[in-house]
Amino acid sequence: MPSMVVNAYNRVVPGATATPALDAIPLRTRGCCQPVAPRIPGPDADECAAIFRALGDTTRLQMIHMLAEATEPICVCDFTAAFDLGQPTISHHLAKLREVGLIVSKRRGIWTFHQLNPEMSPAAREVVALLH
Amino acid sequence: MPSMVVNAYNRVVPGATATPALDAIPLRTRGCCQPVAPRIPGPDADECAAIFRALGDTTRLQMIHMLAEATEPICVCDFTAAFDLGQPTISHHLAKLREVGLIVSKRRGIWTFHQLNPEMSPAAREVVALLH
DNA sequence: TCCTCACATCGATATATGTCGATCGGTTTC
DNA sequence: GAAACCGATCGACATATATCGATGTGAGGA
Repeated sequence: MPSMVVNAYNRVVPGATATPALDAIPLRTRGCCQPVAPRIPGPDADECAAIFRALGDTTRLQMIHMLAEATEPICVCDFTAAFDLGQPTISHHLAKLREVGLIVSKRRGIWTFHQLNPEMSPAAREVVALLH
Repeated sequence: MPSMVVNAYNRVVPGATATPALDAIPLRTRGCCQPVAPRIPGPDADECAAIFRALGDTTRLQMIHMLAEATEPICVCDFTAAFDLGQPTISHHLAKLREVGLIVSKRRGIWTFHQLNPEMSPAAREVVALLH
């Protein structure tokens, strides 16, 4: 069975018989650009990007790490003490994490405790597992 | 061996003998907030957050997915055709991905080809693997 | 030599984001 | 009921970011 040449989009190039190595990039004719490509479905990509964006802030990343390590929910005042940031800022970051479904919050008397969302999406769970 | 009560930071609470469940959060005294917590080392957290931030844009996430699926490097004009964005914008996104070490670029005649960085950091590699 | 093409860079602009101070609502304690 | 405390929300501000048009650069082709 002869190997087939595929282009950058995994499409078979008719007539080609060898698979070029990275250091021998195949010749292209000018204006060869093609709009066809494997794409993540739009909504999935947006949701995934939103999760990454939520983790793209050092403070929020630390928060998720702490929650992943903790054996109990953590309250806002704990985070306020742990990070050199004001309480409204901490609250803002927690809201961001809640919006993308990474954490859930539970009011208990005076305090609001936060924990990793037990019903987190599988994709999110895999990412968080990398931080543990 | 008696079970020990630990607080949100995994510190043992002296005198307590039971491990509270999530629905029975232990009493706290007012103003109890503690700054102690497991933290990711600063530089590591910053680097990790930078990678997540790079992936926190739908276009860049699609780019990484395409590169992970592709069997050959992809040139800028391919991305320009695939996304409804101008060429400077595509170039900007590729530069962002290059800055955090997710991709490398190689000039070949007229075209500049891009591929996933073979020397990507282990952490980055794990994240990218999730997108494949 | 001059033109064309692919890509990078620059400047500008609109939007998003992180942070703070001030304030408000709800709960516990006195 | 008043005071103290925790946390959310609002408005403001500075910075970061995504995007575009215009221009620069370097390689090939006519």
